[in-house]
Formats: sequence, structure tokens, C-alpha cells
Amino acid sequence: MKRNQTAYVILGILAIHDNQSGYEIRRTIQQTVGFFWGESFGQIYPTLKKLAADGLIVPSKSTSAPRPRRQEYSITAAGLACLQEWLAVPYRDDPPRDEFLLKLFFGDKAAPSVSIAHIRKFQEKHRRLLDTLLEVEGLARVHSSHYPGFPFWMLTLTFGVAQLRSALEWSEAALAMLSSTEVGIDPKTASPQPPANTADKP
Amino acid sequence: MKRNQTAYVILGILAIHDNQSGYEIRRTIQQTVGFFWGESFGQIYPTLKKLAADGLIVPSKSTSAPRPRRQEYSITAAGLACLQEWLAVPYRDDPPRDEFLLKLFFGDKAAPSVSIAHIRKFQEKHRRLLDTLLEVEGLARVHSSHYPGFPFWMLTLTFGVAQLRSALEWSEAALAMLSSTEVGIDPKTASPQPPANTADKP
DNA sequence: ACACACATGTAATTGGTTACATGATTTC
DNA sequence: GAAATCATGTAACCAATTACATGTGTGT
Repeated sequence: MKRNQTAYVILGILAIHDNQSGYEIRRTIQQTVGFFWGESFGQIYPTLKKLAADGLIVPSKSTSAPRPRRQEYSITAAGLACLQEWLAVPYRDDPPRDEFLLKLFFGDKAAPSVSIAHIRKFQEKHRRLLDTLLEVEGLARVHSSHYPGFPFWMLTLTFGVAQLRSALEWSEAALAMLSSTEVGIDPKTASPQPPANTADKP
Repeated sequence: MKRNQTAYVILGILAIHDNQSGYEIRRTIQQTVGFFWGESFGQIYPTLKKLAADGLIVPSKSTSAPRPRRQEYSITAAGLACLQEWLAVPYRDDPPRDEFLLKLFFGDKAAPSVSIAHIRKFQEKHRRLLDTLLEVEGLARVHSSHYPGFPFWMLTLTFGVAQLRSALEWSEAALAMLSSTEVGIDPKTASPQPPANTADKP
């Protein structure tokens, strides 16, 4: 049966660690796959209900203290089967949309400082994320290396790290490029080079 | 005024090259920013109407032969201003969703061959894209180097190339890792806890 | 004659975010 | 007793995809 992606993240997270509430599931998602996957409560709670209605997860008694009314869930055999079925079908890659690159692509329609600002923001974001990812990687090696999922968790982490490093390297070169006089003249002040107008397509 | 992203891509594309029909705009998008941005007709045509209604673009007479009934558009001064305004505001990065990484993350819940298959598909996709990007890069250097947008187009291209190369490198290591006996043959064993982690979104 | 690329558009549906509403428990 | 965090849920909205409907011009 076809389900939305949220359902599978939930199943996967519960397959790793049972007895989590919607609130916890969301936090777990942020802490583990957060750097490449986001979920909102508005999506999680309804999906939880649906999964329970279909018997893929079951509401379970809270394992601990009676905190504010909360409902924990566990994955069922059917749920695990559903997850595995989904895992086996080729991933779909939805057409990416990167507003950063889009604004950069149209960079010549604005002052160079605009593109430079975008790249700086990009750099900061990526640097911060790289730091936390490296930290997480270190912690995972110490605390989680014995879990069967560990090699796969590391795979996603090393992927993230590699991508971030490559992006940061690029961003340095990009900034250097934009700072040089090649592009660096405000279109308002003067015409730097040939009058080349926007008349033809690449 | 706030508009959907599609509006700005259209404005940007028309700012580079005027007098394009919806059909052409879509093709231009695919050929230039296609590797990081997708648009569908169902989005383009209504947006075109809206932009025209707001005076940001104007329907223009077809420059060439009377092909099947078609409507070309040009960007107006107001449209260009709108584009520039949008360019100046910090890009928003919507939370990414990468189903490939998600399936990989849950890899231990399925047979290793499943994850290997995902990575192979990933490799093929990326290799193909890298080839076309390099080709495009070569063509652009020859044909478009005199346009004011050229440096920015190259920036997006080199970014794409760098990311793809890094991803491909990673994928080789990942395959090597999964092919070794390192990864257990026990899809039945469930792990009791998620990895310790402090990754967070700002 | 047929297929294919050109060309435009609408309707149904989805998948999702955001904002809102509510309330308990802990901590300062 | 105020604020922060824990906790669950719904409603409004929206951007976007997909499928559908329709038709023309070109090449084989």
C-alpha cells in the first residue's frame, strides 16, 4: 500500500527504538536524520493515527513516569514488513530545488554584494552544520558502534561531511572569484567590459 | 509582494532572454538550471497569467513564424525590479528531504543487497549528470563567455560538478564498505537505541 | 497515415507547512 | 507565579505534481 514518506520515517525510527511518542519521534528525527530530513508535528500526529489504524504500529503503555498525557507507540510485525517493502523499492529522487543556487544563477541582475552575501550565509550555515556533524560522528563512534545500524548511520554522516567540505571549498573559490575585479564592478556605476546585453540564450 | 518561487524563476529567465513562450521557458529552465531546479507546466502557465495581470511581464508578438498558437512574454521594468528585490532578500533553505539517504540510514532493516542497489542507482544517476554538466560547461565556455551572467552560470556549474564528484567518491567508498563483511548478516536483530546525537536546526 | 515535437491550459490530488488552540509539568 | 519545555492535536492554506483535454505543425 502506498503511503506518504512521513509514514516510513516514523516506521524506521520506531524500528530502531520502540516506545516513542510523537513528540519524541520528532526529536529523534531531528537528532539523527535531521540534516537531510525534516518533519513537522502537523504531519507526524495524523500519520501516527493512520499507522495505528492500519495496525503498523500500536499504542503502548508509557514505560516511565506519567508526564503530561502522552501516547507512545511501538512498531508491529506488519509495520516492520511494510518498512522493509518500502526499503526494497528504488528510491525516488524528487526534482531538487535550491533557492541559493537559483539566486546565484541570476547574480548578474543584482549588485555583486548581493551574491557575496548569499555565499557568506551559505558558508556560515555549512560551517556550523559541518561542526555539529563531526561532533555527532565522534559521539556515534564512541556510543553507537555496536548497533547493527551503525555502519549505515556512519555512511550518511560521511556523505554529509564530504558534501559539506566540498561545498565549503567551492564557496571559498566562489568568493575569491566574485571579489576579484572580474565581476566586481557595480552595474550601476559603470560598464566594466564589453556592452554585452541580455539578448541571447546560452 | 510575496510570490511563489516559480514566478521568480520565470522573471529571471525572461531577464536573461526575452520573448519566450511558456513552453520555451520550461525548456530553458531545464537546460540551464535544470540540475538544481524543476518546473512543471501546471505551475508555469498559471503563473505566467498572474505575472502578466500584475504587469511584471507583457505578452509580446511572436518574433518568428506562426507556429501553433503560442504566446511569448517579455519582462517589464516592474518585473525586473521585482526580480532584483527578491534577489536581495536572503535565500530561504527549505528543509531538505533526501529519500536516498533515508533508505540508506535504515539500511540494516533490509538485506545489504538493497542498500547496495540504492547506491548503484545513485552512482549511475550522478555519473550521467556529471557527464552532461561537464559537457554543458564546455559549451558554455565557448558560446556564452561574453554574457554578463556567465561568471554566475559557471559558479553554479562548478558547484554542481564539485558536489557530484564528491558524491561519487563517497559512493565508491560506501560500496567497498558494504561489500566487505563488516556489515552484519543479521536483518532480524533490532537495535535498542538511536545514536547519541545533538544535531539541531537553528 | 502516423508519430512526434510543439503548445496551452485546467482539475484533482497530494504532501506538506504554519498557525492556532489547549493544557500539564518542571524549573527558576 | 512566570517561563520554558513537554505534549497533542486541528484547521487553513499553499505550492506543486499529475493527469487530463485539446489541438497544430513537421517529418517519415
